[in-house]
Amino acid sequence: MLLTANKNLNIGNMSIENIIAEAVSGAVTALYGLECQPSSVVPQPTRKEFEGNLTVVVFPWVKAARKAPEQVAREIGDYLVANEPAVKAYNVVKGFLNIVIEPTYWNKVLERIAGTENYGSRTATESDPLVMVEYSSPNTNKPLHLGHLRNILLGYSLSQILKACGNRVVKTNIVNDRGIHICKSMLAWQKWHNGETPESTGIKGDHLIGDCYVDFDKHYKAEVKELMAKGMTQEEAEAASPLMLEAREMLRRWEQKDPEVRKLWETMNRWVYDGFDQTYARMGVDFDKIYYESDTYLEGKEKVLEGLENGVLYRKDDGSVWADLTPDGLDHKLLLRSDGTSVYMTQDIGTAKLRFRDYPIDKMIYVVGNEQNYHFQVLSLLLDRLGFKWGKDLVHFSYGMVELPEGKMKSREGTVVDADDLMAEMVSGAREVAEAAGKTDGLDDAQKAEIAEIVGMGALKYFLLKVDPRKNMTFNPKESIDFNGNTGPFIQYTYARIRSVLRRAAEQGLNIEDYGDVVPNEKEISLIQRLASYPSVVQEAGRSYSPALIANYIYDLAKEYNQFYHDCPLLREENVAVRSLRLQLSGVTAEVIASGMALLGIKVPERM
RNA sequence: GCUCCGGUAGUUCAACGGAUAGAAUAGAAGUUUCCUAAACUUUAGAUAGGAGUUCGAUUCUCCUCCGGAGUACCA
Repeated sequence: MLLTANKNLNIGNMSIENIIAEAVSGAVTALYGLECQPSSVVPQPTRKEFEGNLTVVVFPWVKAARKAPEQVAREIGDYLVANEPAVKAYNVVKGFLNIVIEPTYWNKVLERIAGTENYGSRTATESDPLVMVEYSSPNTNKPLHLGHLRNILLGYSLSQILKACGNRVVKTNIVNDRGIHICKSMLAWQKWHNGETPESTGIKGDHLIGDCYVDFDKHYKAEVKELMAKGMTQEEAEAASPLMLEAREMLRRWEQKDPEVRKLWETMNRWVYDGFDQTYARMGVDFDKIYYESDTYLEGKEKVLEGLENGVLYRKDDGSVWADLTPDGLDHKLLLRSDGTSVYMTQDIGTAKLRFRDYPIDKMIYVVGNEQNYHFQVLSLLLDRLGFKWGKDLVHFSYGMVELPEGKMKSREGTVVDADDLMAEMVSGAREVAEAAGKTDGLDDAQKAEIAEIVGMGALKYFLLKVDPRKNMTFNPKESIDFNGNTGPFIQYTYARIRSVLRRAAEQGLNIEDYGDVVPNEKEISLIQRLASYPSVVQEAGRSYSPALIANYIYDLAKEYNQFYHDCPLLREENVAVRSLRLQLSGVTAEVIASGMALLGIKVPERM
């Protein structure tokens, strides 16, 4: 089974939630003779405006008990106080039973968390599922943009989360390195950029190729316009454009493995990959295995022909090969053109074949935009028919588009937000803010640069990951991404501040002594309670494929800690036990922040 | 046309069917002889519209309206 749960933090063998769930279920059975599974009782954190730590909704039992909700709640509350040592008191508001946990219980919870290595995650063993996550999937004719950033960050973060949930994860990338688009760039390079290299121009390789592509489009458009002025329709003009004909010819030569074309292709692709590698490195992401469509597109054809022999697919009179998906409520789908060449779908089948050959995949996750929902619905059915055991339940991690205030980004209108530019802006912005606030005084240039890099990239990543991945989101290039409020830097700052206090505590020789008998205050309890829920948040994020859950959780944690920090002295606290509790609480909070941020692929600075 | 996704404060985002719908930002007003003010506190402001299921609906069902995407022998 994928994503086995390792539930909340245990006390003895049980989390406080489970203790309460067991006790409530026992109460319901004892009081009303009802069968009640502990798993059906889900205590939730009590809302701030009420007294208590955990709340149980009693409405489900009201009918069978034949009593008013308030009375049912009181009866269960009395039972808990009498029979469950962890329960100190309770209060009832309508059908809500608010339970107060014995305060010193929380100290044990904190101790347990502090003593848990890699708190919140589980290391995979050989018997755990092998999950392959595909993300990034760039074309080689243009540099990465904001949409890719969301894709890449989601894919990387998802991989981290799945690992933390105890899966073996293989991160993969499929590079679309062949086809007419790359020929266009190659042609434009020959015509208008001949001799230029990333070294000679100082332009990053992927950007240089992108410039070529833009030039092709510019000249091509001009040609079409000219031909239309001579009386052709747009369609005719597009077909007759000498540039387009040349590009098609180049593609033919590429497919025939013409040495000259292949050499140029390899050279230019190398430039692009060097450029992409720089971008990936700055983002802090990586891949375990990269596939290239130039290697996989022929494999797909073979697999399709195999399907034809098995009678899973059919051939039309003109020679084209199709799948009849009408039994599944979809349409007919083309898999090989009448000239025998592959389409997009065929390439994905070929890639799947190679991957399956390379790895014993239990689950395949494709991180691809929601505009391709239909494609993946079809792919799943086809892979299943063609005999891939994981085809039926492949996961299309379908994320929403990043839009500008005016709508979609359009390369033709030059509104595409370039990934490298944006990262550079974020980092320099972070540096300006730090210098303006006098935060960088006394640091050398390398330190300043390192902190700016961590903070600027943190702001960008958090901005893109805090939103529910399924939803479209808006990015306004005119307003730079914030460093205040619900942001990455806010969380990073909280971490840096804790680390700073802990450094001072160490300097002053303040150690953590026994704090078992301290009665924690409200803020401390609520922080411990939140820390205790971290593992279940990680599990839920893995189950529902949502880095946003982690982001929201860490934000709430940081906010809660900042309130605590504001109200409760640490170093100045005279009572050794109380101070120890607070130092421990701070240390654990810092660890959980760092751990959660790592799941998002975000670094945390020791000072900022 | 058909299919899918979305519509929550001015704006950007939250809310396993649970309490008085939370944050942030922008606005107004405060906190620094004190462990980092990228912080903290106070304040004002929203579920597109209509039916239904339910003790209880932003959440589930149906209808209407408004956005977005897909429906290629493009990728």
